[in-house]
Amino acid sequence: MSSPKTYSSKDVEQRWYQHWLDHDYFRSVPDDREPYTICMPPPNVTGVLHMGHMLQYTAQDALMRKARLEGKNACWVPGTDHASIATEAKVVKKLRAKGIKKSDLTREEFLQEAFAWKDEYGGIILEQFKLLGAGADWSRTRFTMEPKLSAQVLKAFVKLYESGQLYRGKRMTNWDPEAQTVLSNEEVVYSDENKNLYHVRYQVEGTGEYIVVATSRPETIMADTGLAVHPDDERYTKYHGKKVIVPLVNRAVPIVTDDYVDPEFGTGALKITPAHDPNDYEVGQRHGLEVIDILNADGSLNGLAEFFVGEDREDARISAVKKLKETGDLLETKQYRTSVGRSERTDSVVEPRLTLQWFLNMEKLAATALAAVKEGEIDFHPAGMFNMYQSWLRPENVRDWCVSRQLWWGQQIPAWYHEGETYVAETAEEALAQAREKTGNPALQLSDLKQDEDVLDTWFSSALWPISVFDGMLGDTTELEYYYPSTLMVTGWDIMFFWVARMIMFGYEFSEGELGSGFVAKHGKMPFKDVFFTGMVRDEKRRKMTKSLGNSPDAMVLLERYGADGVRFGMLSSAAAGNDIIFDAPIDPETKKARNESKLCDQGRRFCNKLFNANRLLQGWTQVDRDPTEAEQIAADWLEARLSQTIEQVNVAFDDYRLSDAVMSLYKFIWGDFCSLYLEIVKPTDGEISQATYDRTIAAFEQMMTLLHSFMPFITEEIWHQLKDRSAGDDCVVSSWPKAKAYDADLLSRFEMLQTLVTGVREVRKSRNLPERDALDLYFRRSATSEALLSAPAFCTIASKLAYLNQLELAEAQPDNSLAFLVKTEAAYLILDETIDVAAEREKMEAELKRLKGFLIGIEKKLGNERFVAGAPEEVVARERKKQADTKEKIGQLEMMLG
RNA sequence: GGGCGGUUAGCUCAGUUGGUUUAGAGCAUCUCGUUUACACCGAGAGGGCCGGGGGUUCGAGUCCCUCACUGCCCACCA
Repeated sequence: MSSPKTYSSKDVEQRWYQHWLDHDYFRSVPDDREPYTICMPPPNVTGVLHMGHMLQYTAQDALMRKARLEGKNACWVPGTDHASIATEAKVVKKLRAKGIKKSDLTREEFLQEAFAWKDEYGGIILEQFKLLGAGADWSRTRFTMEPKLSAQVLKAFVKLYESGQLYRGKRMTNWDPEAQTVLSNEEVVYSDENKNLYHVRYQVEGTGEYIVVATSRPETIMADTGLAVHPDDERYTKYHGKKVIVPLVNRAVPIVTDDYVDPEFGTGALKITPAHDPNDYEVGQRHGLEVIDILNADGSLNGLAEFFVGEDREDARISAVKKLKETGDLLETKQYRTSVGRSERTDSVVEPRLTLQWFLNMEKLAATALAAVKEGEIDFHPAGMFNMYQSWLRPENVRDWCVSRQLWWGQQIPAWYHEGETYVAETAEEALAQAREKTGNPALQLSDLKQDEDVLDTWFSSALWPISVFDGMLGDTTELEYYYPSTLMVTGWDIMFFWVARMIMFGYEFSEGELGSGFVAKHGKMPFKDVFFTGMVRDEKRRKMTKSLGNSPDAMVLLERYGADGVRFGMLSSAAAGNDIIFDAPIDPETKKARNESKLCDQGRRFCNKLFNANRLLQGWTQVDRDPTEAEQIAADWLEARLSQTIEQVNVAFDDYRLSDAVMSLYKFIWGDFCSLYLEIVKPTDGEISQATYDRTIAAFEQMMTLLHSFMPFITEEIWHQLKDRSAGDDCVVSSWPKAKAYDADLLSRFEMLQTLVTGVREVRKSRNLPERDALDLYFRRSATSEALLSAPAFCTIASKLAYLNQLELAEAQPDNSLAFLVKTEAAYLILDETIDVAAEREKMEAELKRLKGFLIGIEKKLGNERFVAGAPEEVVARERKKQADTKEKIGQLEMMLG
């Protein structure tokens, strides 16, 4: 055989991927077949392939490929997300490197730069998905900010406004001073950090007494407009109604009493800074306190602060501490641990800030979305994820969604302002028309209106994705009627609230039709029927793999090293639905970075090699025109039975999204049963095999390729074509998912007996250091079972071949010079030349006998119990009876052996 | 503070309405093997009072209570 002994994935992968593209196999157009649709979670245009992607997109690809093999119209819609903050930050950084500030550019100029950036880098990740084998319909590739999608986003905005669910208001919001935009609550990540707690004294006006306040933010003292104590706190009762003098600024502010104050914390006295703390804002509102905002958008102090003007809040804190020390007002500094909110994108400490924003009322949307899953219109996998979903969406927890962002990269909010009036419309012209009508002034011009400067939160457009990728809001709903609702959404549970919940909200909201221009959902209003939550990919220390930790291996290097099939196997073999996967790339103790290695992926690569060599073996055989032997026939019968059994297991696993179970069933069947057992049985010594057996082998192997194709598309396609000459279009990717046939369970159990026998003989050889290939004689004690077993000559042939036996016969009693052992319930005797340590053998058998007797007592106790026999299901009782009989049989055999 | 999970072999995990030969897999470990598909392989072995305690039941890894440890979500944190 001249072909190489090892499989090389490189050219194979490239070649077949191109072949699939050339034949448009991933293309989907509506027809009369059942659709199987997944809207690909659009990766950020700033994204590069990481482990999380590999898990999620491999899972999707496996499901898509299976659906295609099952004859469904498989449609996987790809695309990218404009990722407003992330992308804008990248572009700003790039400009800065060129010495350009964002503020130097007009909005149009900036967007031009941003689109240029997107055109250059935005497609990289989709190309990487192709290397992974992802079979999406690339002709459908969409981008959340392309004109048609933006148009739909604006339409959605207008509809939500018209239905009264969108409103604009001044609220305490989360401000990212680095990106200089507001964030939604979900975009703020809290973690515990060490901070200082400063005790600062405030003089009670007109007295020499002081009230000491505990604060972590001394730099906001200049914005203090009150001091609060608990109404029942007797320490402070005498000060009720008085005022204190704020240090540094020497402003007199009222002492107020409020239940919010916890007398136990700090000194029990709280300085109130309504502009810079959400709770203080509430307290301030309740007591009519002034709001003094001393911060600029970038987090530096403004003129209202009087002190430290122009300093960043962090620097100002240091300055304030220094100054307060000088004045003697800082009494104490304590360390404590508290949670600090940071921007998910920029990691900058979030500043509470009173700003004017657009909010989406969640009341109705959340209730609908909650009911959809609760009532089973949408199924979560794993089902337990519903708990998390519910806790977020229940009315007492859900809060209105701030949808405006102070950015340029995104859909500009379609609201125009004129003389205190707001006009929301899809286009400026419509807004103008509204304004003319409202004001009764037909001379009003576009230039008289001012459009809102802000853009929409990225997730607002993402929420529309399952509808907008089919242009569902644009009038022609042909595609939508066919593909909507999509079959499945596959994504990580970490964006359940960001995205999944909101897609569900929008899905129901815009398919209701009651607003006039919503589309009519033919097959259900939900955006998808199932959600398959994948877990997080974590490192060996269970930390989430992140760029900053450097604990993630390089996905591209893994693909290079193990091949896409190997990596896919590695990702999926540990991916039960919803469970986090612990990826086994070792962390280098020196560098603390992940090595680009993985035993799981290597297992996948070795599996490829096994398949490659199994195929090589088959290719080396010469087919001859002779009748198959009985042994070949029985082996092939068994193989086909095991194949059917495996198909059943794989189908069940797929239905439950237990992809790891599916892939492992195939792995064990192909490696353990097909390669290690079946091929060894039928493998000819002279290289010649009967045509019939060959055909059956190839047919079975071919089905294995189809089954495995969803997980390992490249090597299976390669082998598919090596198995036989194929006409054009006869490709594994579009073959038929095999059907399980009824199989003979008895045959399977006879083979189990065979395997036990073979293993038993090998074990005897091992334990006595006998060469594996010296032929031995084996006898079975005559019994009904053993007689039946040996009556099939093929059985003897196979057993002899695998265990290297001279002969396999029945015996009435233990022959001389033989070693006795049990094969399931049967006594077997192996003739050995050497002398046998009778005492040691007896000891072993007696131990086993004792174990079996104990076991039997348990069974008989159960069977002797009337309540068991009466109460347990019939089959359970029958099983116990069989167990009893088998155990008795074994005990009988052992006792006979022991004499 | 409110809620949800987890705890099964050295590691990562299965164990589906309680009953499938007194617990399974993959990996790792140990022993042996230069067998012409594959040493990226083959053969064999060892390894678990199913976190502790209590209860329900004829029967519990599986249900209930309790304790311990652990992970996560939400809220709050002067």
